[in-house]
Amino acid sequence: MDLQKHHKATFDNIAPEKRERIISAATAEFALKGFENANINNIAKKADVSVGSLYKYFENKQDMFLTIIHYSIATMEDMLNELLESDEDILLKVEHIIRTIQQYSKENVLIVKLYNVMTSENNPRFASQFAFEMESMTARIYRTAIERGKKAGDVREDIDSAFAAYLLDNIFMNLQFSYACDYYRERLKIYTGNDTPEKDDFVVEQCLKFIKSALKK
Amino acid sequence: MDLQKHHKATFDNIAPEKRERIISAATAEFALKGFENANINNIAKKADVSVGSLYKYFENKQDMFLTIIHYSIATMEDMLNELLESDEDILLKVEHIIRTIQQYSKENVLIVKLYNVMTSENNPRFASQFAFEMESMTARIYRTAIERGKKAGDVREDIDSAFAAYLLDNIFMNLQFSYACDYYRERLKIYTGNDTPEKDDFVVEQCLKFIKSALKK
Amino acid sequence: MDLQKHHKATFDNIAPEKRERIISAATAEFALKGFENANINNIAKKADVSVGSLYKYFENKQDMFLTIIHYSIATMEDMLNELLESDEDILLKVEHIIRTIQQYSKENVLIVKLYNVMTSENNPRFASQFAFEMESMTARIYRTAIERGKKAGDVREDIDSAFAAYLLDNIFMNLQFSYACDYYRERLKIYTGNDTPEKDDFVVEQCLKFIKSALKK
Amino acid sequence: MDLQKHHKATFDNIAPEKRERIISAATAEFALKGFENANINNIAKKADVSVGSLYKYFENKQDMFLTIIHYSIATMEDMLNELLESDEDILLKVEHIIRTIQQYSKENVLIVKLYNVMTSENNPRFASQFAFEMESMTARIYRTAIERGKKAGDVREDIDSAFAAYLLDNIFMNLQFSYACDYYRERLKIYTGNDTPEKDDFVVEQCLKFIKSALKK
DNA sequence: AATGAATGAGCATTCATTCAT
DNA sequence: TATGAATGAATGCTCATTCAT
Repeated sequence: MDLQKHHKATFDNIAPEKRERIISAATAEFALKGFENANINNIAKKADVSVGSLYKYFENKQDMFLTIIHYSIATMEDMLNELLESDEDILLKVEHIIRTIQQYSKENVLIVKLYNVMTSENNPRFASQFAFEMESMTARIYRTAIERGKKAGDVREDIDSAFAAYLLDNIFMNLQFSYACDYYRERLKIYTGNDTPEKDDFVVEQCLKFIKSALKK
Repeated sequence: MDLQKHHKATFDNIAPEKRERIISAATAEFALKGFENANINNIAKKADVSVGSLYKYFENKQDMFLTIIHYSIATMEDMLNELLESDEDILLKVEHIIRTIQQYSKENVLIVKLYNVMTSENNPRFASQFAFEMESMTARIYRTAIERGKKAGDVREDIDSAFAAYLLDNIFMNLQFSYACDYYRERLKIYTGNDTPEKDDFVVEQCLKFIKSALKK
Repeated sequence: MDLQKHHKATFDNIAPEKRERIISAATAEFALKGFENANINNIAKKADVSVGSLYKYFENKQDMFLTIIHYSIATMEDMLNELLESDEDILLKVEHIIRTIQQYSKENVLIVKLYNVMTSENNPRFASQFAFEMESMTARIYRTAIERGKKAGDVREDIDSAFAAYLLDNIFMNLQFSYACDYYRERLKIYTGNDTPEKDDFVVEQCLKFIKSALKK
Repeated sequence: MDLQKHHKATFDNIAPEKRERIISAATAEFALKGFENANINNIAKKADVSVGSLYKYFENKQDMFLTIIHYSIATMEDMLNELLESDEDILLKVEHIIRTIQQYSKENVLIVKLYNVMTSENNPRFASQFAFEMESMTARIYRTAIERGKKAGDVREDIDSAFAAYLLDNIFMNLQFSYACDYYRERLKIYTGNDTPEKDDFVVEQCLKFIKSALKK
């Protein structure tokens, strides 16, 4: 699980506050404009750092992007870690997950947008690395929870745990995008009405009914 | 449901074979590089048409993109129309949908990629238009099927039809991307193993189990 | 005084009404945008003629421009012919000229603008031809009038008739531009106040005082 | 009289020698080809500067043009300043002006051409700004001189000072163009003979006779 | 003779990356 | 280590001109 760094050693040595400024400026730029359209000079300006410095920290634009993605994934992992550790029953855990997604997506719009941008980068290299960094954790969380549910007798045994985890994540991932990304938000509204993004409890309730029934014995 | 054209009248008048060449070259370019990075001169070259001609057919790059999206959506709608009309039982319909997605995604990789690219365009205007063109049809198909299922007594009545349709589409949409887009394919493999993309029947079976159970009385 | 044609014979053979449409559309385009920025396809559209036809009538853009200039000069000559023939005393003639300029410039803004555009074309070939077509007539009119004035004892003899004619035309030419061209109009206002372009009698009176005194014995 | 800058601060900070190269290359390009037809890449090449740099100094082509005009006007103002300050009698001043025009026009052909180009830009915005920058100074100089002449008893009082200044400038402006611009030079020759542009003293003498008589009591 | 679709060279502008200070 | 001016290849779009019908 040791992932390679995409930045030069220098980036680790600068003042944390400066590093933070760079990460934050770059996250915004990449999230709002996508990889190709992001502008390095712009990032430098927003972060109040010289372009020259950025190129001291990162080999090139791509490495900068990778680094930023990496940081984003790390913050999402922080969010997930708590879920991982909690010892709840599967259905409680699902509710917990959905509510966490709702809160996190609203508070970290840029990071979710960035994640969304990343999912449509057309680059097999990027893709497998991103996917690995991003999904292996959630895959493990969901599968573990399902397997525990099976042992506890809460989840049917005739379903493939890994595949069920995948299906759950399909739902969760789109839900997350529905709170932070233009297209997905519109889509949610088209399906279920303009006010749905604000009706958190309704969303939780409906998801729970669906998933509970899908998994239960 | 009559959607505005984004191309000039001239584009309707050229030889169908030429139109096809342009659509195909542009679809590939936009699907593989995204809107910003797509290169008009490249498209012209690939389509064996002059740039000047392209600008006789389309006001500008954006209109070209919109037209291409429009065509993509139209072919997806053709695929969906048959599903719409079939009078199957909801569960048969779900199987039908999944198998159609599998086949279509493999045969029309570029169109699915383009759809994926479109979902992460960070442009509220585009977003709502795309979403409307793309999703209103599937939303209707799924909701209608669910409502019929309720009447037929096959589907539980305690679930919101529109929201259930949304959840189904979350699953289907990601499934579709999993067959055509780098990130999503990697993700499927991480969740369920490297050979899953080839195991069509397994995918159908697992999805069916999950969804059937989620919806049934 | 026989000036070469700049158009093909075909242009002489088309319906006069069509020819008129072309001249009028091209005059507007060249006058408003200058030679380089004028758009042939635009002219064709405005004149309701095909581009192909235009190229049947004119070898190229430059010849079209020359033809249009030629027509403009011809209409200005019509205006001047009457002045030429009148047998007035020099000072009456000057007043006559100024009033004619005022009226003509307001009624034929585009032609005057075109004349102005022409005077700053940086092309020695054009220049000498234009200048010859345009100025030889006025030069003759003014010089003749001055010489007659000398004979009649109204005009001092210690001044070079040709040079005096040139100085008069400096005044008249700028006056003409002041009624039709942006820069010159602003300039007139800066010198003499914002309402001067509307005070025709004032302009006539002041010009007359100046010129009368400049020429008189 | 403080006029806004049209360039970025960076342009003020570069080496004067480099700035000079850019101004000179751009002046030539705009003077010889007009605004629309001037080529930025060409200017960069001639000035031995990268295009990128030019765009660091100027927002866009138009601002570059405005800056160049501004510089041109500034050099013309330098020429005029000396006239402004001299305390000569009006008729001496007129001679002084004409001789200055003759010398300046021959030494600064490009700047005069540029001024000429500027006078036929068909853009009301440009026009009023240019006119203001360019003419308000000469207007003041001429009018002041005329008014002083009136007080000194050298100039008739029955003529409007501002309008007389305008008429003088009509003569001077065309005279200036006659030394530097194709059309105007041809015109001068047509009126007064091919050798006139070289006969400086003759021109001075004739202008003086005309103007002196026009203004005198 | 008339049409107007097609051509493709040409130009304004952007931006990742370098390097002298 | 940090800076930010400089670079120049790359790209969207225009338009004079041609030519098949």
